[in-house]
Formats: sequence, C-alpha cells, structure tokens
Amino acid sequence: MDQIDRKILSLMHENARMPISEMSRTISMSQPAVTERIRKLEDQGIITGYRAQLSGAKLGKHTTAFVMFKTDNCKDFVSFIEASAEVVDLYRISGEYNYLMKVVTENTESLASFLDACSAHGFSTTLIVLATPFEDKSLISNEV
Amino acid sequence: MDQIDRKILSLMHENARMPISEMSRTISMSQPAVTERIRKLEDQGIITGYRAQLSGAKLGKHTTAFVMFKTDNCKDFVSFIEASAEVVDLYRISGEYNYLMKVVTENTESLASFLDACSAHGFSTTLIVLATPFEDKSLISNEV
DNA sequence: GTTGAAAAAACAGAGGA
DNA sequence: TCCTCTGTTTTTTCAAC
Repeated sequence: MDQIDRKILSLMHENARMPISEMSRTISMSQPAVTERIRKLEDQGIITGYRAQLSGAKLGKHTTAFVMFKTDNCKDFVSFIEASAEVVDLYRISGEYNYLMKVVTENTESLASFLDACSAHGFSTTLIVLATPFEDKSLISNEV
Repeated sequence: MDQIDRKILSLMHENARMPISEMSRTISMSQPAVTERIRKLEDQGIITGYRAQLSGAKLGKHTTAFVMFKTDNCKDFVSFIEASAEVVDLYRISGEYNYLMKVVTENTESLASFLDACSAHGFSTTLIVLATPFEDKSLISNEV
C-alpha cells in the first residue's frame, strides 16, 4: 500500500468504471502495472467490490429512515430483516438498542407498514432522513 | 424502466465493472442496446455513479460508529463535518437530534478525539457498530 | 432493436532496472 | 520484486439498417 495504490483506490472510488488505460495515463504508469496493482488490492480484500449507485428517489423510494431496534431474539429478528427488501443496511450496535438499520421505502405510509411488521420483534425508534448533505465519502484522502 | 432495465441495474449493483459484453450475453440483448439503456439510466439520474467498495478494516480503520448530533448552528456544524475525513455519511434527521453521521476511525481513541472536536458544536450520542450483518442491499429485487 | 467493421482496451508473455 | 514493452484477444464504439 503505497501512494500509487492510494491514488488508484481514490480514482476507483470516484468512478469504478474508469478504464484502466485512462487510470494508467492519469498516474503515469503502464497499464499492466496498474492492472496488477488492482488485482492485488482485490486479493488483499482492500477492494471488496464495485457497485453502481442508484437513486432511491428516481426509483420511487422517497422515504429514507434510520431505525434503532431493541429485540430479545436477535436470530429471528435478523432473519426477518434479511427478508425485508426495505432494509438496505443492518448494523449491530452498542447501547440501549441492539440494531440500527437504514430503511428505504416508497413513502411514509410504507415505512409505517414496515414498522408495524417489525413491532412483533421488539421496539424501535425511528429517525426520518430529511436531507443528505453527503454520503459515501472516500476513506482515502485524495491528495497525491 | 422495464424489466430489462431492472436487470441491468441489478447486475450493475452486483458488479459495476462487469463488461457490457458480458451483460449483453446474460440478458440476451445486443451490446449497443445495453449500452444505450445504461446511458439513458445515467442521464435520467437513476444511476448516479460507480464506486469501488473499500474495506475500512483493511485500511486500518477498525472503528465504525453512528453519531447523533444536536447543534444550534447547522451551517458551522456542516462546514466542520465536511472537513472531517472521519465522517463518511451525513444525514439531516427528524427528532431530538439534528444530524446522524457515520464515522469511520482507526480505533476508539481516534473516535474519542473526533467526538472531543465535535463537542464545541453541540452534544451527541454515539452508537458503536459491533458488527455489520449486511450493507448496501440492492434497491432492485433481483428476480427476473 | 440488430449486425458488422474499426478503434480502443484488457490480457499475457518476455525481458529489463 | 516491480516495472515496461509488445503481440494477441476481448470489448467498445460507431456506422448503416
């Protein structure tokens, strides 16, 4: 992991579909060398995947919320949540609640339906997302 | 947005670096047609970008937390947070707190330093992430 | 939406600092 | 070890339909 690897990670985080040839020009290194470095970053598990980012709103999902949940039966709860299409992220957390999850639904009504379905497993506190100043900032500082 | 578009989005969410030629084989449609559909999905803002997913742990960031924050000066707070490399996501939320942010740091000590720096802007409650059963589940159901 | 040719990129091997 | 160079294969682009 040197400065060149960090630059590659930064570029990949900005645009994962950038051709390797273009990256090789940007960082002034031959294409096979860049390819090999990317392969190693993947093998080491530093790069875990490449994903298209989708707009929830453009797909008709206009409501995002974070739900903190307290349950006594983690196993059943996780099974239930894994099967719930509304939940995009699930975190086990410290504190009064067991779990925090990010929920994306069409509207507040469908969020309410989801929360109703959850209530069999415990109790929750819901934080509605009003705006997202930024999301998914890079873990790599992009100075060279 | 028909079933083929949904399939493209699903494939792109699984692996954004999949060659379009491979996608065209998977969904049995000519490559220029797939390319044109992707271009339209980008133009419509349904696809907002392509990102490499990086492992925080493999980059030496072993602590993830969600911090709920209450501030009286949103403008200054957001400026401060935007300049903080530790914060990867920032959400404006409803409820007792103004903001929820996802914070990724090297360890609990560096998290404490960050929270100390924040304390000038208001008060917070921190939820430490103990485990992540899943993250970034697709908004598109991947049945065809 | 398809086909097919030209351009570009990715891959794989040989060899050098 | 890590890189560059180079020839081959694959993918992308762009024309015409």
